[in-house]
Amino acid sequence: MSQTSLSSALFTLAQSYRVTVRNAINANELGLNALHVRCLHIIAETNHCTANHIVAKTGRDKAQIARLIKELLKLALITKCADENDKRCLILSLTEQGSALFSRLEVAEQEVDKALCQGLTEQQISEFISTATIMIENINRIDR
Amino acid sequence: MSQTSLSSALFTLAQSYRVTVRNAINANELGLNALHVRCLHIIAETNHCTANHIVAKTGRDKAQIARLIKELLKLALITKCADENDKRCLILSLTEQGSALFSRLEVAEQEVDKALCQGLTEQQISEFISTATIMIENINRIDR
DNA sequence: AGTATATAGTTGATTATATCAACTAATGGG
DNA sequence: CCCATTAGTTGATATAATCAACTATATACT
Repeated sequence: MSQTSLSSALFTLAQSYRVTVRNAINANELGLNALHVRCLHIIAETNHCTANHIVAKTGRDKAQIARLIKELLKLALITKCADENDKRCLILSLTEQGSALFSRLEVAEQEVDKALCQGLTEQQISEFISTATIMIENINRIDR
Repeated sequence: MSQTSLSSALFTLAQSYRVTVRNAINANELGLNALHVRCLHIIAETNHCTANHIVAKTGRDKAQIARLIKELLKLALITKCADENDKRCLILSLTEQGSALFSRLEVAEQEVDKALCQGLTEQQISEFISTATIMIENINRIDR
């Protein structure tokens, strides 16, 4: 890298990260991409998780999310179940298999993170994340 | 953002940034995406720039880059010219129009950057970039 | 020189991702 | 009950990414 601009750094990082995660995941699991994994994350950490929540969280098109969810359902990694109070809302949760897969994915992910963070201190990493978080907030303010 | 993991931050940032750049660019210019712009950047800053150099720099598939270059040629934003010493190498350079467009893009990009960096100090930004750069190097070491 | 190997780039075919628009069904407010 | 809103689904299409096969030039080797 001879680049120093923010945009170049971000752009390259985004691409490289995507490829790396995909490699790490594809190597282990079948047909799941980074966005699948991200969805599993969100479902795992959110109780009462809906498709809409994932859309909001990821900023993707709802059609894309709908299809992604369909795939996760077909793989029996998650279930969907209508909310008692609002039957439009379909609550997503991990199945037992889903949880099992997810823990394995987390391990794979941690390895990617570890590789990514070689030569960085804890402080650099946490500052990086908090700066990234601010940037994300800034962006969300622009777009939405 | 309730997320604090590195992977989540990166993933979200990558997506948001892509969308924002695209909006910023599409609004102004015709049919150019973030990768086109990245290529223009690389061509602009590299003397004796070849397709292969762009491939190396971006980590994309060479087919993708080849097509992208074809588009830039068709738009008369760049020219390609065989290297005297090695006729396999096609040296890419910006045309006059290409330079003109590029300067305008740079302005647009700076605006995105500015929006992105609201509430961040110079130091935070430069530390962010240098951490990102280290991560990119780490990733390149894994993948290639 | 003559053959083999490597490199730069191109192209066709295919797949993966992303997006838009139109739609159904349930909800809540008047 | 009617209307506007919201959650989710689906079809069609566009865009981006990837693989494999190919051409042409260059380099190495004997």
